[in-house]
Amino acid sequence: MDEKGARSSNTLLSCEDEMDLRRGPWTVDEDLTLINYIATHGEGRWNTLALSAGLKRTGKSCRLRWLNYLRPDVRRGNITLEEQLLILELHSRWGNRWSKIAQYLPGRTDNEIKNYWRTRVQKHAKQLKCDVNSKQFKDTMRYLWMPRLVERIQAAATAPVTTTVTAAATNNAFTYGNNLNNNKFEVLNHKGRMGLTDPSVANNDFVGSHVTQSYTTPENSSTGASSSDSFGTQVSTISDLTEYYSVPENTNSADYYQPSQISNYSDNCITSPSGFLFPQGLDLQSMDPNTPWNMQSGDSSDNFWDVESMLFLEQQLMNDNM
DNA sequence: AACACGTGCAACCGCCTTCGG
DNA sequence: ACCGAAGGCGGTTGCACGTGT
Repeated sequence: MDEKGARSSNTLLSCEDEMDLRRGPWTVDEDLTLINYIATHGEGRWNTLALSAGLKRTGKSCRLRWLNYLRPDVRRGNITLEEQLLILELHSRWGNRWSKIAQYLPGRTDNEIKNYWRTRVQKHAKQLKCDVNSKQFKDTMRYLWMPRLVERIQAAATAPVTTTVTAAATNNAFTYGNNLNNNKFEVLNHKGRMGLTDPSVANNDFVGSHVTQSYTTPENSSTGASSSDSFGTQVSTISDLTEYYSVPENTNSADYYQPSQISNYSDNCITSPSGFLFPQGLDLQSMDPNTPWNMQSGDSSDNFWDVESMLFLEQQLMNDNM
């Protein structure tokens, strides 16, 4: 039994040990057991479910595994530009209400969004040497990074292959932030409309231009609330996870069932600062060898946190000190 | 090749809320 | 109204893997 991931713990652990409860990473067999059980009986009553299915796991563990990983509508892989924009926007509104934010990103789990926030956004707040909750950082996010994301989304819609953005686009003429004050933001592009209204006020009409994906309210979204009855009709008993996940052709199924390999953000390009911000090809690396914004790092999703952000932040701080 | 370091993310913990008897 | 169980949520941890030296 693989207990590598087991955490040292408390009295509960000894109690669980007595019951021979497993902890740590789930095995393929456990996943199959859980999937098949839910396919037959539905979800809910997690403690009972764990016992009935013969899983030596806590109900909580089963629930978490199902909701964050095994549920058929869970999306894994790159967080899209639109999703990143939504996360930034919704977090600025609601803070660390991950589950609430997740309701507006179909297929994304609160855990995934939380991880995204912590690993990406908080990391860069740290790099900018400011608190993630500080006004300066929030302003930088709102008036610099979010408009930049919008530009990227628009640019991607305009030129899906090669993106050329003029320097003028970086002048923040875009009045993104102002719309936020109206409890609504709208991103216009040439193809369609992407908007978000406060869910407490009205139904959403969120139509992303890049995909056919429709954004729905939590109330009518299958991902917003757990759907206990839909799954049973979709999946009959399976014996192999490759039946469950749609494995792309020419893909090693064993490899495919590796979340860490699927979740490759490296090709998720948010910006290309050397071209986007500094069209003359300014070499940021040579400017400051200690800069944390490594343009050659390969993870372009980090690249909209850059020297310009630093300057913007410094300006904010100066303004506040005046 | 081997090691050190950094990063991403699955899984766990503990607290709070909701539900049902 | 009360209480215990279950569910939900945000915070945290630590392992696997990638990258640099």
